[in-house]
Amino acid sequence: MSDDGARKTPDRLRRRASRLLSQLTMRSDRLINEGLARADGRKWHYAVLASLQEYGPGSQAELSRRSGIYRSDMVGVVKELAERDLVERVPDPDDRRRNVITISVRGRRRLRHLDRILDDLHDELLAPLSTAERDQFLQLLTRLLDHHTRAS
Amino acid sequence: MSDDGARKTPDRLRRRASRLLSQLTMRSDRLINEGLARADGRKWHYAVLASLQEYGPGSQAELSRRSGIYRSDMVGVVKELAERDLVERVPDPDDRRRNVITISVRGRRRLRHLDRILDDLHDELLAPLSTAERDQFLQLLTRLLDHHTRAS
DNA sequence: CCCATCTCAGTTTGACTGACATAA
DNA sequence: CTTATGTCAGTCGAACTGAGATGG
Repeated sequence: MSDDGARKTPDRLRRRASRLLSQLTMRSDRLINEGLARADGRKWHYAVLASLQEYGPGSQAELSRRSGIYRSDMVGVVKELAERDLVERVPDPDDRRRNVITISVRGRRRLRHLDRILDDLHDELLAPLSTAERDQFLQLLTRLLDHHTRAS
Repeated sequence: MSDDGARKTPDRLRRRASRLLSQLTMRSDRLINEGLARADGRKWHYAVLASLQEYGPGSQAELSRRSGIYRSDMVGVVKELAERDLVERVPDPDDRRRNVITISVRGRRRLRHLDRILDDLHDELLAPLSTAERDQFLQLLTRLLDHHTRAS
């Protein structure tokens, strides 16, 4: 047992960052999706509304770039949001290929609501961490993501 | 406290832990999957081989519990591993419902190879972080995952 | 009778691709 | 002629469900 590989790297399965990420993300996604679903919300709705609130109106392709949702999938998201009067979708007079998407008053209210829900859900998600550790965690995640976003 | 929501939490999309996790995990999974694929490996193969190495032989249901792979999917994984002579699958004489899965010598060699590949891939994944930060990151992930694993 | 194991067949969901019409 | 946009149809992989056959 002196040259056993398991001794050198015990518990290796649990220590692989990729595996921890996958498993935690699965839990996280479920938590968030179910939490939002209880309020008839979806992750994508939030993403689009938040991007509209923070960066202003934009075409669907623009929203797609901002939020990381594929422009083919954006069609459905915008349609759902428009059906609920959370956004307005009007043809761009300056570029007739485009729709200009604008967040509505209802949309802003809805966004505030979703934000409160997400605050609570993230409190649950990050429950075991102190405030300082949560900041640390966010910072590490952000640095990693930035690195791999620019690289590609 | 009566401030505008966007002012209070600028860049909210990028600061949501759930979103950072989802996006980073997507990149991570792709990196790992492609890296392993180049060596004709799969995440699941590694998970099962590592679990066999560390905790010894077991039935498929047992492996399933260890690794988090569904029993129904374990069938295919074990089949692929057996085809490559990385594991042996023999009926359990004490409980004839079961197969006892044992890692082979080739399997151990293969596991060492996959471990080296994964070391490199994780080096790429965690490139922007110092050694101390990587430890910190793993520790935070582990605590979060443990919390949500016990809770469910 | 009830539960566990292995297996297969199937659903669901989300990321992703391809192609097309229209317009810049 | 090339590129961008909105749209639709569809692929692919991975998580997950259900049920059946065998056995404890």
